[in-house]
Amino acid sequence: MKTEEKIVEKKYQQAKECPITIFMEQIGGKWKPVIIWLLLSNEVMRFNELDKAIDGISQKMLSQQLKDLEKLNLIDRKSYPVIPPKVEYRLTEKGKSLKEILTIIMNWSNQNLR
Amino acid sequence: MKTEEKIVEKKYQQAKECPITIFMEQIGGKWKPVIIWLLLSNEVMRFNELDKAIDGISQKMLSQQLKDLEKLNLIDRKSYPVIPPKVEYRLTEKGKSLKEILTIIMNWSNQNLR
DNA sequence: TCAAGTACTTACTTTGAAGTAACTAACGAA
DNA sequence: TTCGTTAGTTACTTCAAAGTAAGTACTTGA
Repeated sequence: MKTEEKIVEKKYQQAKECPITIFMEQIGGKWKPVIIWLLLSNEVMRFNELDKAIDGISQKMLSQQLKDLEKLNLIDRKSYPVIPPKVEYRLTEKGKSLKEILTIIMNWSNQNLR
Repeated sequence: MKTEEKIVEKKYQQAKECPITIFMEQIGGKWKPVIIWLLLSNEVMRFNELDKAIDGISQKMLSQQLKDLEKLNLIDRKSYPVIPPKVEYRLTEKGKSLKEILTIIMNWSNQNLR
């Protein structure tokens, strides 16, 4: 009984600690890579620009994903107290460091997936 | 009216064609990277070995993921007509070519994610 | 004759990510 | 005084991925 509990606990921790799983959970969603990709080639983008640039995303989704990315310290949000509102998003250094990964994924995907 | 239809259609196609999105959809699930990772270091594994090696996966999930990976031509399934059954899984060349990507993801994740 | 071993399948339920649609605040312009 | 603009929020629904639990086939060994 006690043994079984320990095994379950251990398994849970191991699954949580796999770096690839963590990466996929945190950056591997439907929209995050696309947002990062756009910011890699555009430096600064406003909310509406991102909204227009990403086909099919809703404002709710965009706002949510941007919050997530900010929490992960991958993007930087800069808000100006003007009306109508103006908010700028750009990659942090950490965010920019994803370029290599995304590029390599893109190339592999183009060569190997339909 | 006609214009609007065309825009929708175009957006749909664009979203479908993003190579990073395609990659994430096809290889970015919860289990596939882990399976590939294991086969990168083990060359040949049997069903039960994979089952035991992967914490928390169910037989149903494992079987399903292996089928998916086989369809993508990333792994090779070899079944022997013996009893009890014996089935071997190994990476194809295409599967092995994911090593670079997974390694780079792993390193980045270790350095940048919790 | 019954359990053990292997590689699954089937049926059902749960979960969470994503989608949809409408609403909001604040101000300047017409 | 209503409209347009920007960057969101809120409430609700949908759907596919994942989880759970049990069953299956076939044969050997005790």
